[in-house]
Amino acid sequence: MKRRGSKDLTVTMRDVAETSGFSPATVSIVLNNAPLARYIAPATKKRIEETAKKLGYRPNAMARFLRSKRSHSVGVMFFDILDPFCTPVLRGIENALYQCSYVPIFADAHNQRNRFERYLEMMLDRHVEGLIVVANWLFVDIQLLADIGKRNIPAATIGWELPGDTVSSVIVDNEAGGRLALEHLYQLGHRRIAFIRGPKTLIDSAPRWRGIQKFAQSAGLEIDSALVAQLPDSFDPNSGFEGGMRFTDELLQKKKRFTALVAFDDLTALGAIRALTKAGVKVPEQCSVIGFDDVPLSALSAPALTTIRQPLEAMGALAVNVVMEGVNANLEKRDVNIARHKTTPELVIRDSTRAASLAGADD
Amino acid sequence: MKRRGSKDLTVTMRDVAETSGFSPATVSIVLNNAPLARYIAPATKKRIEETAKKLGYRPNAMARFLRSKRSHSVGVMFFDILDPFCTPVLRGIENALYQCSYVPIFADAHNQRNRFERYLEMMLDRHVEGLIVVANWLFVDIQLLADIGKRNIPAATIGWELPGDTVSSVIVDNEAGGRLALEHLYQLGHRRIAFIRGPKTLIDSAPRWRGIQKFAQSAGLEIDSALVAQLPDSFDPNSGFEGGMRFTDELLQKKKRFTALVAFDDLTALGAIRALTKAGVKVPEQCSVIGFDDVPLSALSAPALTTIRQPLEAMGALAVNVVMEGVNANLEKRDVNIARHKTTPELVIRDSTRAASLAGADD
DNA sequence: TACTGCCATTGAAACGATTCAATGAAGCAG
DNA sequence: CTGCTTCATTGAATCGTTTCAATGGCAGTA
Repeated sequence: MKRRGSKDLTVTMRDVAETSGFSPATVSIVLNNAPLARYIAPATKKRIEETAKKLGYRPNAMARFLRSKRSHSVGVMFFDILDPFCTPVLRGIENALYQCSYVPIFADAHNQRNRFERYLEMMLDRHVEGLIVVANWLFVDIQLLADIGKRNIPAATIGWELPGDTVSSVIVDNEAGGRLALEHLYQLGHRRIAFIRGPKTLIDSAPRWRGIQKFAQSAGLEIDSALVAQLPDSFDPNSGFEGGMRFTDELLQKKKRFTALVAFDDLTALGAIRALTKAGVKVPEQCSVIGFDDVPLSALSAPALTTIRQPLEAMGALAVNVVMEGVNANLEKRDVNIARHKTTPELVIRDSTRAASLAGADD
Repeated sequence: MKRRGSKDLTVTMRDVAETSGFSPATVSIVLNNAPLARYIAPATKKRIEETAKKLGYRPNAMARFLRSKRSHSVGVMFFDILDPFCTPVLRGIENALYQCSYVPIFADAHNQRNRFERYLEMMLDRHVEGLIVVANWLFVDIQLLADIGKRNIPAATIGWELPGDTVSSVIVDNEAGGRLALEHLYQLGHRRIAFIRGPKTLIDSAPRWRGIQKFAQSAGLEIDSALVAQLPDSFDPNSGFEGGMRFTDELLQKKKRFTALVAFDDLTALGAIRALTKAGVKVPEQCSVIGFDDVPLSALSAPALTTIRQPLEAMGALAVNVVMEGVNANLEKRDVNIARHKTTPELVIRDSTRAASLAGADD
């Protein structure tokens, strides 16, 4: 009364069961290689597998998910896909998930709280097994995530740390990075150095600055506060470009002298370079500029940007590992332990920095 | 024997039914505002809705999908997320899908055939209701998509057209774009113009070149074949940068004279600019360069790139509309009609082009 | 022979919704 | 009072799996 409904092309497990002569239970056990499969006769296995292949059977994911309560998907939330920081991270995430045959559900919160919440709900509704949040340029409150962690959904943030012990995190060692940046310029002989700090609300800003300060102190370098600016808070991750340009302009107009500039991130650095170039200051001949992040376009800019690299792709992959570890943990009813990874930044020397010219190097 | 199992925090529809005093059927009808809801007494509706809210009921997406055979998700396939072309398109797609409360399932094929196929399978298994393929920098055979279309899953490609009538497409009018590019340089007074054509296998290459040729012909401009190069096929969408750099180098080394250059895309243009700058040729003072696409980084490069813009975000949104139209169509058992959209490119003038200097303008 | 344990397989109950035919009540015409 | 609509609600089947307790056969042991 139901079978063979003309051209209903979906092959169900029952079809496989019937044509192979076994019961759906057996078919399920064989095809999933479930624990009970130990007992199944090899001949049976073979027959079932063959008919499954012959009929072109593909399990219905939804039925499977419903029953097994596993969706084989992981939510991936970010706050602006146009942020060049995001793409390599996403690449890393995607790639790692692909290895585990998990599907990512991407959600771009546009740095809007309601969007963030709505997407969060959607993911919960879909029973994502884990959640990864790329939270680099973040101006919304993501405390909500703590609840997620409590709900026993393993979660990891990239570029942000949440207080509490429910959410793992992967961040770069910003302090070391800041230190590295300044150290590089210092070793090139620069002494009068300008700084553009990150927006106050960004979590990265403080530690990077701390690293800078610590190095300055240890090297006996004095930071001239007249050469220090701070980007304003802004939802737009590319706003650093404008900011970098503006502050550099101001410095130049105030006739401040400096032979090098440390920018909060690559976009800020590019903005600074644009301003310098426009004002006739050659980079790197007359002024060195160093960025932070090593977003892909840094290699393409003119001049190619010297910068502090975050291992973005690796960080994405790492977050996936952390989350998958969590997934497996509470699958096996083990305790999930929260991880806090801090990756090591790396100096990438390109064409925007150069030894301080004799002319420029006063002090 | 089952209810109230200590702290099983998931509220099911049955819970709502029981505490509100109605049957699951009624609850379902009310909460979904199904056709039958016309008959339900307002008081009942109210009571059900209230208890649902009070209990914090959230429908289990998987159960719903299983029964209704609608997954409320759309597959989004692309071939390299690191391609700057992709991100604005993805933004457009994401945004449009969000409006419809559909969830995107992102898949990055890395320009690999097996990955493409595997992801395709995953999406089919998950019963995506539609499929969008961002196929700009494409070196794999995607004929498989035709099958998808036949399976009654509405699909749309962006930046590529498939023969046959099963898959919709959204592409820019490349010919008009090519024409626009050359026209701009011509109007600026350039006559000796170099060209870097796109890789032979890319679908965009030919029409852009055709547009260029047609304009040249109509304007009586002669294209010097010694000034024309063609990028090699390459899986890397950023390879245009290298290519642009190399070909420009060669031209310079051969002492070819030209006052302007039309690049296949923005990355190629940036590569060309890099080579020119390195050789001491100032852009735009001594040589104008124009790109194609207007990827985000074009505005940030130094000098900011004049280019032919594709309305990338809008194209993404358009593809979503096309697909959703298809989804609705075969939901209402209407016929799905395939759409072929061609969007209009637009000249964006920035700082990399300038009127031909008297010195440079010979001919 | 009866008991035990192991093997190979299966019946049937979930999972949590949707959907449609069926039911009962009420209102109204004849 | 019967018959016919319309209204309001529901029972029960169904979607396609997974899973677990149960079954029956067979071999080995006491």
